[in-house]
Amino acid sequence: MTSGRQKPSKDRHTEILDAAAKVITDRGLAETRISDIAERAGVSPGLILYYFESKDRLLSDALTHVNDRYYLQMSRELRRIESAREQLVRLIDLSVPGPLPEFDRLEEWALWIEVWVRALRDPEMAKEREVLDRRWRDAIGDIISHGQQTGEFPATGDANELALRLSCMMDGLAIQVIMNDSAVPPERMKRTCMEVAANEIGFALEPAETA
Amino acid sequence: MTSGRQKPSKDRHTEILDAAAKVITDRGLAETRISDIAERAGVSPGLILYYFESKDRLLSDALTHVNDRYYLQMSRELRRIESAREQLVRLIDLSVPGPLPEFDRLEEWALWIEVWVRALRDPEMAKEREVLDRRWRDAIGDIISHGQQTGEFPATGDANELALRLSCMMDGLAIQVIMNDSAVPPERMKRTCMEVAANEIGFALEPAETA
DNA sequence: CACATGTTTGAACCGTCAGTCAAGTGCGCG
DNA sequence: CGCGCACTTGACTGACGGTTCAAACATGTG
Repeated sequence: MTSGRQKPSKDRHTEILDAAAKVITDRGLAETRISDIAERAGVSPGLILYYFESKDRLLSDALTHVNDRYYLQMSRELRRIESAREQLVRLIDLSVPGPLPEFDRLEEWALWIEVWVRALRDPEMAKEREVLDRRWRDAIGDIISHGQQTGEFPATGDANELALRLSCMMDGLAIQVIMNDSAVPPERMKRTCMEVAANEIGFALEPAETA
Repeated sequence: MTSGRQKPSKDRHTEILDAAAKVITDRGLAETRISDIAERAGVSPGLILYYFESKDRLLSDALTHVNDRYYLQMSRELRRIESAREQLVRLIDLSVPGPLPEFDRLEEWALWIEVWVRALRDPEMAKEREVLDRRWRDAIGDIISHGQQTGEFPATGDANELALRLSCMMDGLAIQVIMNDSAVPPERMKRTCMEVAANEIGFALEPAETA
């Protein structure tokens, strides 16, 4: 039922999802054609519809698939860090779209906007989005409450609420950055994130930086 | 060249823009057809292309047109308020999508997301977006620095930076609200906005409310 | 009343895709 | 060796929708 057959370097299903995500990234969801995806995946157009019941379904799946992957990648990376404060700093770093090539957050954020648009009309996607977003917010919340328990962060304030504030702030800033707003370069997003986090959660920016 | 001819209740050009905005709102940018707009405006499809050189151009114009109008409406409303603190509170109130019928912010925010998607690929739209966003951020900045001068807000912190923080926070929260995220109902957005504003800018939530 | 000018119509045109299908291809198993 | 099955192809089609256009239509002018 699920075993390799011919030359499935990974799995056709996944290959197509990846190809779709790439096409969406550089053509936009609205401009993505089945033939583009086929070309990118190096297969014929017909095959796409052999693996996915419709274009719409494929596109939705592709969007959640990459977001899912990014989350796992990020969370694996964070789990290797001890200090809650360091985790938070790293999370912010990795979330700033742009210069950091380790994780390509630029791509990720652009897709995220496409998710929003689609979720406005597609209930399926709306449900998926809420799950993905909640998971993300919870991850931040966990870091915060962990830091509050170890005493790294002064234990005032609901971790949940603080997580909401931070994640929304990051969403809003990331939008400006990927829009290439001249007033909000990546460095500014990072700085502002750090300062707001410091204000709200209560941690020192750097040893010997409190301004 | 620009005068009324037959029965221009306002102006065909504007009528079509309004019709387009309505259609975009309830069908989504991607699903909007010229014939939809024509139907909504009560004219024939051909006429749409008589007033606008292409569908794409019309859609872009419609998006900026409504955003423009909302800004003017809002800023007129705020100008009638004296206290900077009251201005800020009112601005937050009016920005929360949902229950408030006076300004339909729900529609406004949904269109705003469409602007983002389009701006990712269309340089024209990208430029427009930056202008609109800057104007908005400046409006907030003006309120803040006005409040700092009158002493309503403790005069620490760059008004510009504070405005960025507040506007991004509002963007991020508004997204959650219009997505119908069960964790972020309109009231929560409002509360969180107020608390963050209070923290960052430094004003009392209510006489006798400081928690 | 004619004519010019600026609007408006609705049908025809035409390219573009999503989705279908009948025909291949190659692999494993008997 | 040859059957069968899973996979793959690429041509086809049918619908859809943006754009064009020639013909009406209204309005103001002489």
